[in-house]
Amino acid sequence: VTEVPRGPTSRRAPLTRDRVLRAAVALADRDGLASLSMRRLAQELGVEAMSLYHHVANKDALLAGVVDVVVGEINDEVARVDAPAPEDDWRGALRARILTARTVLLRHRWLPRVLEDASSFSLPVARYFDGVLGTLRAGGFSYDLAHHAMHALGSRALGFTQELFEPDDADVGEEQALALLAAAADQLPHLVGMMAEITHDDEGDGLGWCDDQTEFEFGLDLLLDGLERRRAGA
Amino acid sequence: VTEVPRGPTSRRAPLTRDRVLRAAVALADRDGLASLSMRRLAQELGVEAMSLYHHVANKDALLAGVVDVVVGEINDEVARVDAPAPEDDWRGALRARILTARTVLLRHRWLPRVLEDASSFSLPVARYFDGVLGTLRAGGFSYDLAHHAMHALGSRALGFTQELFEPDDADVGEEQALALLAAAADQLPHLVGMMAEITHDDEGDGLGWCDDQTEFEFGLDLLLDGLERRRAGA
DNA sequence: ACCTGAACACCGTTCAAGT
DNA sequence: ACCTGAACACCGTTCAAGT
Repeated sequence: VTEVPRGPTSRRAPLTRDRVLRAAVALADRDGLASLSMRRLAQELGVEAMSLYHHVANKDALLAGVVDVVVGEINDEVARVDAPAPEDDWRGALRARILTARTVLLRHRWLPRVLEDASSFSLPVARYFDGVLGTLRAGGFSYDLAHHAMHALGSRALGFTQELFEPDDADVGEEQALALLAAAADQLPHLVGMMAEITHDDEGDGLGWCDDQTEFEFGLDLLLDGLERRRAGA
Repeated sequence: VTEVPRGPTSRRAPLTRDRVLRAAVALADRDGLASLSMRRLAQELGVEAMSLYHHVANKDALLAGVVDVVVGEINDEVARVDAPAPEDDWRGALRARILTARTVLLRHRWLPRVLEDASSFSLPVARYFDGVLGTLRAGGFSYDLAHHAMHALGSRALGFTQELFEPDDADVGEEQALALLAAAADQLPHLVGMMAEITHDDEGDGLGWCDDQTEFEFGLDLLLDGLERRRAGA
């Protein structure tokens, strides 16, 4: 048998944990979380599914690794951003941290789902929260109040909120919601009233008038204001 | 061939949508959400998997139905509870609603996960939120502020928060967290400091000292206080 | 050491067939 | 009308085998 010269395709870069995780992030970004299966990921890397198990213990470990990659991205970005010194303005400092985290999460909208599942208290995640805690401490919080604050912020500390009604296709969801309101208007007087006022006000014709970023910041500021009041001992 | 007399097992109640949904809730309560597959559910009902499709369009529809069952439970309970009149005390009224919803959710801890996925804006869910909105309106909120308020509350309006670090086995998670803190203490000064103070204070030896209910109410009150301030036009 | 192929025990769902 | 059985196209993962 003669040796077949290996083409550039067969001389592929060796698989590494890092290459696996980055490919996983890219695949989820492109095709959604549902497409992130061991088999699809392997295919993406031009490899057999079982090869992945040499670099990642199992699918849970893959997801945990993926979380670390993205939270690492957040940590890098947070370190780079210039924010008020927390000693002078803890609120501004924390707000900047959180809104920075949010910009990264908006590039990986599937991450919240993954974060909830995987037992994801890893070093990168811990480092992010250590930074939040440090900001609060510099702003004069006791450990006890800072602890409550972290719970109160919850996922908001990482830049996202539980989106309760977010169907895959926003337009379809909106249509369904409007149909429901119309069909059961008598049972939903306040929702109907709200919709009536809002569609009248600004010609928005549905739920599309909710600006995620505005609502996120409204809720965040509500919490930060309340925390400052508690800190100041009101 | 002789007719075999049908035992009580074979004379089972006919399958109905309601029976399917209630069995699904019971199965998830007992064995967890991961066990809620069409095949397992059918087995639980003594029926073939395909029979379910006569009462439920597909798995998504099953999950949507399950949400409706539980939110229906919430609506019933909310209607029964006696709370302050919202005209007198909107905060007390809303607080009572939300903490009631929470008691139901604590009986079905898997529900939050389901709620996020399924395009779950159904009539029972709309009725719940209509009640929240009505409470705010009675308390003097404009539709605009009430709308912001509902976004700010998010899933908290239904009685739960995004639990970021909730591994299947809490003890294992705690152990891992402590191991991580020990291993990377130099990179996590604030978390380590907080743990040191807290374990010293009350002999709790880990993260078990977080009382979910207390933290939930702390965050809720923070938001309600902030909303009242905005309403009063501060 | 790293990768593979076949196999196992699961999924949701379609379809044609039974009563 | 309601239920079934076989089949399809997927999963994650184990294991023994290849290089």
